[in-house]
Amino acid sequence: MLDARYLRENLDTVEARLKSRGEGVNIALFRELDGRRRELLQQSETLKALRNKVTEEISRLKDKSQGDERKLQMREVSQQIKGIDESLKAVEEELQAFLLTVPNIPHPTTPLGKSELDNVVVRTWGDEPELNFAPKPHWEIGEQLGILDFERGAKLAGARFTLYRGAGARLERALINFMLDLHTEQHKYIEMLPPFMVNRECMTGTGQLPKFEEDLFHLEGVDFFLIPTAEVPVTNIHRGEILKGSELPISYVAHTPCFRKEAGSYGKDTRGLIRQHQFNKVELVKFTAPDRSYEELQILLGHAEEVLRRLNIRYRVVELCTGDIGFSSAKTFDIEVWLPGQNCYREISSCSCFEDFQARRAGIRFRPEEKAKPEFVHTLNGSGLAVGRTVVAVLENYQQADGSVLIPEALRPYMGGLERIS
RNA sequence: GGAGAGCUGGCCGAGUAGGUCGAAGGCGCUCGCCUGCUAAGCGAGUAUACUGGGAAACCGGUAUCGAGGGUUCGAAUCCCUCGCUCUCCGCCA
Repeated sequence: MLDARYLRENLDTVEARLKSRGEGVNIALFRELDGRRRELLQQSETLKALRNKVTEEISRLKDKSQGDERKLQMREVSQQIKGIDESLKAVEEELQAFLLTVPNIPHPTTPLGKSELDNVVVRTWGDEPELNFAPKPHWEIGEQLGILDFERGAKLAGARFTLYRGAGARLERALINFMLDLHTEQHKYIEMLPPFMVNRECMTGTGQLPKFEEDLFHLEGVDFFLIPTAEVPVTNIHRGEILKGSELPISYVAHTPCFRKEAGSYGKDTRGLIRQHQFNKVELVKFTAPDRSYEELQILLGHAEEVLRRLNIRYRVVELCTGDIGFSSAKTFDIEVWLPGQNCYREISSCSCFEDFQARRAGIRFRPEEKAKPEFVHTLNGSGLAVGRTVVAVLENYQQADGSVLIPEALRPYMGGLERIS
C-alpha cells in the first residue's frame, strides 16, 4: 500500500511511474475521497473537542441540576458527531479499499517494459550438460523410472496434482533438507515452520488480497486461505510489531507447501511438475532497514543462486521489467534454470524487494535508534528454491542415455548415499 | 463440544457505586549528577496514529486500556457480539 500522504503530495509522479506498469490510477477518486475525509475529520474533531470541554465542566459542578441544560445541548452534539462519524467511516473505507488496489511503485532502476519479453538477462552461470542423446522432458523420465505418477495424482485430487513415489519422494525431501541446511547453516537464516493456512489479514498484508482472491484456495466454513507461498505467513510474523533497529536485518527461511488455483493458466504447462496446485517451496524472507534493502536483495538473490551452483545446474538471472513485476514488488530478479528436456529456461525463483509496501499494509515497523520514531521496514523475499521445479531441473540435467538419473553430489548425503536413480 | 478465568503502556502490574485516567506504582530504557571502574544511589524523561498551524524546533486537537457495537452529557470502568489466552471435563492425531 502506498502512503496516502505521500500520494497526496506526489500524485503526478506516482501516476507516471505506475503507468510504466501499465496501470492507471484513479487520481480524481483519490483526491475526492482524501479531501472529504479530512473535511469530515475536522468537523468531527471540533465537535468532540467541544463535548470534551463541556463534559469536563459538568463533572466539576457541585450542584448537579445546573448541568441539565448543557447535557441537553451535548446530547444534540453527540448526535451530530455520530452522523459525521458514520459518513467519515464510509469515506475511510472507500479510501482504504482504493489504496489497497494500487500496486507498488517500481524502483527507478527497474527496466521499463511491457511484458516478459522486455526483461533483461543479468548473468548466466554454468554449462549445459553434455548429453549425447536426445534429452527427455522430466515427465517422461519420471514416469519411466516410476518415481512420478501423474495419473494417480489426478485420481487422488485432479489435474495438476502429482504423486511422488520411492526415490522421487525421497529426492523431493532431500532437496528440501539440502536447501534448509544450506540457508540456515551457511547463510544464517532462522528456520520457521508456519501455519499453512492463514487469515484474511495476512493475505491483505502481503498483497494477495483484495485483488487476487481468485488465485487462492479458501476453506469452507472458516475464513482461512491455504497459503500460495510461505512469504505470506512468514512476512506476517511481525505484523503489527515495532522491531528494534539493532535486530535488523532479520532473515527467515521456511519450507512449506504452496497452494495455488492457477486460475487463468488453463492449458499452460499441463504436463509435468511445472505448474501444480500444490508444490513445495523453500522461501527466504528478510526484514531490513530502508537504506539496506537493495543490498540485501542482492545478497538474498545470491543465496538462492547458491542452491543451483551447488547442484551444478546452469541458470540465468533475469531482471523483470516494469510491466512484469508483481503487484507488491518494486524490483524483482527471477532465476531461470536450464531445462535440456524442454530446451528452455524456466523460472525457479523470484526474488523481490517490496520496500515499505507490504510493511505499511501489515504495520511492520522498527526504531532506527532506541528512542527514535518508528519507521516502516523494507520486506524482501525470494524462493530458495521452488522444490518441484528443482526436481525437474535435476531430472532433466542429470539424465543419462540409459534413462537413469545421476544424483548431484551435493544431494547424495541427503539420499542415503544413493548415486543414481534407475 | 461443555464449564470457568482472563486480555491495561516495552514488560510487570494498580485501577468497577461511570467523571479531572493516556492511565498509579515497579522494572526496563535514555539523558544528567554522583562514583578509581562496575554496581548501588539521586534527578529528569520515556506510547502510537491521524489531523490543524509552522520553514523548522515546536505548539494545538482527536482517537486508542483485545476488536466492534450499545447505554450516557461523559466508559478502562455498565450492557451486547466477536477474537485470543489460560484452567478443568469430554473427544481426537
